[in-house]
Amino acid sequence: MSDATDHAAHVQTVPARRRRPTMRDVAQRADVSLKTVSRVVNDEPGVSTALAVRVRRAIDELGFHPHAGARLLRTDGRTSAIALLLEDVANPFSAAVQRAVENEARERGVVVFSASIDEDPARERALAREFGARRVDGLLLAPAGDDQSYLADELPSGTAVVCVDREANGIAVDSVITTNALGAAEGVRHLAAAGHRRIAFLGDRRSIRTADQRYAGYRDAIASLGLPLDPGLVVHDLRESADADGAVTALLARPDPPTALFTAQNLITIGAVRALRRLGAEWSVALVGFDDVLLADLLSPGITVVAQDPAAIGRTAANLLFARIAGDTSPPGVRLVPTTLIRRGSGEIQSG
Amino acid sequence: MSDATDHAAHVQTVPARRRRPTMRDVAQRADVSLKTVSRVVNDEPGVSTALAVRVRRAIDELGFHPHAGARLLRTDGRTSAIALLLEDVANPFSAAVQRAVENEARERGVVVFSASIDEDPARERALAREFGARRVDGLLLAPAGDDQSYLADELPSGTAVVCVDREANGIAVDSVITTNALGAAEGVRHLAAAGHRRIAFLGDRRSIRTADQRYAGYRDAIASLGLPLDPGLVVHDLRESADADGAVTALLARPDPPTALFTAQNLITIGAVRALRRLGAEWSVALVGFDDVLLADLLSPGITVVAQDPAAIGRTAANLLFARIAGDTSPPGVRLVPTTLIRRGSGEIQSG
DNA sequence: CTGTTAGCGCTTTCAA
DNA sequence: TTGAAAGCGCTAACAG
Repeated sequence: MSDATDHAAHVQTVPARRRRPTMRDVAQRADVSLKTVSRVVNDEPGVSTALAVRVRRAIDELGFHPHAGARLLRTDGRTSAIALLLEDVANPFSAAVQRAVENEARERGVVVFSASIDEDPARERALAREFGARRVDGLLLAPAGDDQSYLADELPSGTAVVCVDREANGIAVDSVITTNALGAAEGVRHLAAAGHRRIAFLGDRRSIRTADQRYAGYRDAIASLGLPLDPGLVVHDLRESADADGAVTALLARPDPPTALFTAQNLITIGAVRALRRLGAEWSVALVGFDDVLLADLLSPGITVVAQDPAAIGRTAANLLFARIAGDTSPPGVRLVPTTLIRRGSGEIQSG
Repeated sequence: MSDATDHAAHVQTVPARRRRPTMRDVAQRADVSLKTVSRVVNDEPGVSTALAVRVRRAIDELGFHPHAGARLLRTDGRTSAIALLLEDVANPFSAAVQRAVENEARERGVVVFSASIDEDPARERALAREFGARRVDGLLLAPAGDDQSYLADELPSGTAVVCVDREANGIAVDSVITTNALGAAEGVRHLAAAGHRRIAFLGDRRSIRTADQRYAGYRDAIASLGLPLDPGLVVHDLRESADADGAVTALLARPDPPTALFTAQNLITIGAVRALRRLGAEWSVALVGFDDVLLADLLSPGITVVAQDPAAIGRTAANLLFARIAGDTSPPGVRLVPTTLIRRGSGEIQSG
């Protein structure tokens, strides 16, 4: 054996970068045509057992893996992928929605891209574009911005869209949302029924549609109860737990403090409970929170909440989206998912 | 105008299905070459302003959107996508890991596919194959099965893999895991330090690696403390909160009940707390849980936990994965993320 | 600065 | 039952 041969052998067995095997490589190795390999890979009929066996052996020996992207290019079919853009996948509400969506997608052999928008409209738009370019079959979106008309520009025509948790604006697509105003009003009336007349509202940024709707529910309830709307008892723009804690502390330090609190979001509820605890007021100041919280039943008092149904929201939205993808062209609308008042103690504390 | 012409015009304006515009369409409309369009779309230099303007106008008029899949086929580069396979995206631990991974991915312009395995090894494998075919650059996996050697078959060569939360078996890849045994032992010793000698263990299925490691930590601690290991105080196979509730109820009904509980998972902890409450034993039976729980500090007593750091786990794993994708070939290993004992009351209840 | 040609990995005619 | 050729939408490599 010559040095040259030896060297050549070495070069062949240790290539700088190994190209991934393609169907063509498989075809060559099995000594069949490209089309035959394609038929075997896709379980199409019309291949003799002998050839099929040879092809499968070649596939294993080479470590061949089909390339879904290349396939898509030719078939121009669906990608069997949808994108899910939520506020923050780590928030229990979003996480529950995501899980419900995944369940529906899984049944249909569809995979889910997910991402958090973090209340950033620019990011919302960039993500829509990103996933549009990847040709997802559909987009499930919890809008952060106040105008989704950009979707018409950013998404390839034919990409289905359904909004979750918050209504879309500026574009005609289905939305699946909680009865925010109704639920909030129910919570406030529940407090009033316990004799409270000074009921504070603690909410997130009003630019968030759900926050604003819940505030509207609060106002409606206050008005229909014939109570005065005291601006001093209304606090918006609470972005995290600690903000709510501070706001409650300030409210209760007033000369005319509220006797009851309506907290319009899960993290706000938690912050408020912390403040009440620190002030030793958890048994004297009533509280109803919007959106349920894990362990809320084990606190003393238990936290009375207006519970949302994130699983139903996710399930409904996913089903709507898949119907659109399948060709449903009925006029889009808003699906409302009702809330449930869960009495656990904090909301039943009487005014006194 | 003839009928024929008329008919032809009609057919053209109302096509059965409109083809999405491609670069070629844009090129034709702007009266430039395909390559020029490509340059404009990719912001490559070397295009006169005049042409660029024309091209961009054509893009808008036609509603053209680049096709990421087709691009990939030609460049054979990265897809800038990774897959994240977790136990259940709705579990707070998994959700926190997912969020941390997304943060790292976002910085690099990488999108995340996510899916829940639900402790089903067959599903784990099917998902790996699915995402492999979609040519993700890398895979972040919390293994459910006890053998991941299948990955070598299911994944195209060159796909990076890092395991999160649970160690990989049968394949040499990086893993990022909590110090489960150490953390569990610390929790048990903490209970012993409060005078407890009958400390029960409540855990998930032992087939889950983390559950088994935590049990090992329990045994180690019991042994090193010179306490007897009473099999009657050890309960495995608790799959949900309600199971734990039942197990605690049974344990405390024994003639020689435990004076302290070590609950080895977040949902188990919650179930145990519920049982203690119902039995009015929350102040007499001590409890330390593994993995932190939201609101644990607001309960009475607060729940003492051995907290994990899911954010650190997700961040570390993602960084490791991206390093591999970038070409790091150093020998894979196990990264341990430490736990923190958080004293809140339930774990400090003295034996009496 | 601009365009032409070839081909990524696969499926779809259509022919043998 | 099998295969050859064409082309999906795009970019790389080279011209002009």
